[in-house]
Amino acid sequence: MARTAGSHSDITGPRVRDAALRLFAQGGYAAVSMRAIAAEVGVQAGALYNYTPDKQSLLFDLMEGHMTELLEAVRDDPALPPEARLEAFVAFHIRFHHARPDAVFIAYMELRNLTDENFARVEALRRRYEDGLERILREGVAAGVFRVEDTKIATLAIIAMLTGVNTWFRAGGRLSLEEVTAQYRDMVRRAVT
Amino acid sequence: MARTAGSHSDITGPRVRDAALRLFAQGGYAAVSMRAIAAEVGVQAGALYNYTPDKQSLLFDLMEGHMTELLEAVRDDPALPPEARLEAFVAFHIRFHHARPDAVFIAYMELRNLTDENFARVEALRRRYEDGLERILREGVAAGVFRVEDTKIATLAIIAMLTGVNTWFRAGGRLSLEEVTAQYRDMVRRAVT
DNA sequence: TTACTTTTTGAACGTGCGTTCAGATAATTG
DNA sequence: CAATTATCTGAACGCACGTTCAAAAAGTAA
Repeated sequence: MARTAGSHSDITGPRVRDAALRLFAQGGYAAVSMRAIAAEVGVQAGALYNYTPDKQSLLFDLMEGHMTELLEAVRDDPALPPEARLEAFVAFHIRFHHARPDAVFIAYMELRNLTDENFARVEALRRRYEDGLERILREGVAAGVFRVEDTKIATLAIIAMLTGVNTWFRAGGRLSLEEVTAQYRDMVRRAVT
Repeated sequence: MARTAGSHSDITGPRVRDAALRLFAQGGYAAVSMRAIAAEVGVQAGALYNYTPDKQSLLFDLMEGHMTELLEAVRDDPALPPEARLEAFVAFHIRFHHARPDAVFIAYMELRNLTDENFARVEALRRRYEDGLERILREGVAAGVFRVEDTKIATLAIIAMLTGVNTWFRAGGRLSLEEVTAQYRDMVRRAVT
């Protein structure tokens, strides 16, 4: 079923989102026109409206999709010692974000182009992700292995630090992603110990 | 001399930059029109062109001005021990950036809206600022008081972490800026020791 | 007050925007 | 094949954009 007559939407739909992701990351939401996205897909602008009700939804769907993927991919085993959980978080964050630079860039830069309601929804997802790290820190403090005055601040500090990797790291440079990850792991571990 | 006949430019000029700074930070360069800036100043759009050759220069001047102020304000006394120099850097960075959130926001978010040439000039200024921190780290490593595998990475990690404060800190909240600064100081010190 | 300069207005320019929609096209079904 | 449905085109809508410029206004100097 599904797959009804004349249907190309299972091909064009993802291509529209891919093009929007790439172009939004490259030029910014406000500076990218629907016609530019359509040209990237190889279609006229009107055809985009088979796949999104409007430009705003296109942006929101990309951001919500990214945050949802992030939340689904992150793992945390409360049975492990807090140090191991923290190290796993650091490695996961760097690896996951490095694999999708465009989505990460959009998720951080285009928040202000969301409507109030859409912004609130994306922010809620982001907070859930932050809470995962804060839980690790809190339980590490409770277990006496971390020394952190304020776990919320430490959470935000660590995430800002890790996300910063995306702004400068390029594969094939002086260091491999594994080496970079190892160094961030050390810095984070020491910062909270 | 100077102050010639019919001159209001010493009043309107700064107001144009102020309005542009505020509006660019609020809505993004691409989404803010010259007419919107003019309205904020209380003038017609055409009058703006007495104060800037075009919109791009307005953005560039704001960013270059911010980076120049930053480089002029930062202090580092090589005679002090590296720990003290690092702590001074942390405190300076947080205080300076907290005092001008709009300029900081623009300097990080609107880089892609600069022409290639203007981008290169702003980037050069940013690198000079980063080099100041890296010098402290390098000399601390040489003196045996810091343990950092790669000073360039540590520099970028620390700056990302510190700049992140601007995204969430609001005066009048749970913590004062001094308390926040103290905690970042501790985390940074431990991360490199 | 007159002569002069700086600053501002207000209209105009060509261009591109997001979105809509009737009609054309292409894919599937039977 | 014909009938049906999904998809796309191409033109149009009203509106806003950055920038220019002649003419008007406002400020200063003598």
